[in-house]
Amino acid sequence: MTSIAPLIPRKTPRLSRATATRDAIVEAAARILEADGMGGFNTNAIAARAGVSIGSLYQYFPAKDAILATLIRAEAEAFDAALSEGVRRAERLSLAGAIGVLAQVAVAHQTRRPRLARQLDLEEHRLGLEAELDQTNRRVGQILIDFLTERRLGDRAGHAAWDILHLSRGLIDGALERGVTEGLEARLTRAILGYLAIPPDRA
Amino acid sequence: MTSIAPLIPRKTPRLSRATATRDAIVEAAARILEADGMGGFNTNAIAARAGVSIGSLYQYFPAKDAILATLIRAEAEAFDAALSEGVRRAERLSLAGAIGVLAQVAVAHQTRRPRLARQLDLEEHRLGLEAELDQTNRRVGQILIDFLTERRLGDRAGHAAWDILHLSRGLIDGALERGVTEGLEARLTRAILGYLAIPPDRA
DNA sequence: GAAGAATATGAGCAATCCATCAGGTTCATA
DNA sequence: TATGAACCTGATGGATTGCTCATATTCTTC
Repeated sequence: MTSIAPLIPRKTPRLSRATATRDAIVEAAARILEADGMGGFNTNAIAARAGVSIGSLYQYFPAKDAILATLIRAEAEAFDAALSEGVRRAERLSLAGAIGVLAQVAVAHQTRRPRLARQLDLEEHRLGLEAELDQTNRRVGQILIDFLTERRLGDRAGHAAWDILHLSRGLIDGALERGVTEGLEARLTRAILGYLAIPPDRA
Repeated sequence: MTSIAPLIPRKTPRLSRATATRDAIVEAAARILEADGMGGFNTNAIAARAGVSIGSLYQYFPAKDAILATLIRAEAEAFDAALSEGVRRAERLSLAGAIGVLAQVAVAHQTRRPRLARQLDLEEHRLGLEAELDQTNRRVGQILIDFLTERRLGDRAGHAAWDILHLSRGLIDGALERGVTEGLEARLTRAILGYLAIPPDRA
């Protein structure tokens, strides 16, 4: 942990073989983080699980934390993309319908790898990547703020967008942890509409 | 990480000096977990930060994970206590008032050490302490279920209590992370009432 | 099929980590 | 103030960790 090395990938693969290696490393890292947390997140384990030698791992990442940073960036961008797509799909729907779609998007996204997402969230702060990711994160928030503003709910303080984002995460993660996902989207929709003080049946 | 050792404290202190040592170790562990996550959570660091030798540490805990388990148990019980106390304080209030009090309790509790709580939550699963803590956790849920039932909201599916618990955590953690705590209790109250589909001004 | 670039390997080093244990210090009690 | 129990210390062993580097393999290009 010399920690002075930049947390960016070392080289971009040119051959498809190299891309496969890189992907295997990243995927192995994700799986280990999910299963064992940061306690089991070590380079030897990652390389072994990826079916790759340690040397190869360090050919693509200058330090252990760089792998983590790659995962964090990927997660942030995936969420950004999912939310943008959701807002686009919700564009011409009624307010309740639109929020239903957004709830659906959030559930779908968060269901993929909830434990991984939570781990990454905690590590993001420790690595000091906030500054770098601020742009992406801010954009995520802005997507929702724009949505709310367009629907004439933007005056409800700037908190709303972020509050909704976070309460959604909490609700979904909790439900997944308990394995109680029936009607989850409906419950989430109700929570969001409730927060916005909108009767569920309003067009 | 031999992992066969039981995750319970090794001995109960008899002298006050010993109690101080034990407390110092636990507190140091909490601080390290908060600041550096599981990556920096090692016995040497804990002992050093506690101002105690490694030998002393292992006099009270049979393994590293036992310290973690102690923290997790303490957190679970603290939350249980806080919630019980909150429900008692809310007993004779109006519905909206009561939920306001509960929101206040949740904010107060979660504000103490949000990052630590999140870390512990993730590790609880890895250590396989769920079975042991199930009793305490179940009780926490039951407190809220009873509350909702008494207020004639219990029929709203058993999900409600847990959903509220988790969306509250998400909302509060998010707000704390962003450092935006003004009106937090009010926002949380609105979210909960909204989830329960209760107009904010209902007695 | 020769040459060089890209990629992969894994032994091994320095540092760190978990945990033990033999021996020292402080306390309560008589 | 003598005694034993409770408590503390830190050198130490053996395992693990992050990471490097000399060497080997595979690919592309001609």
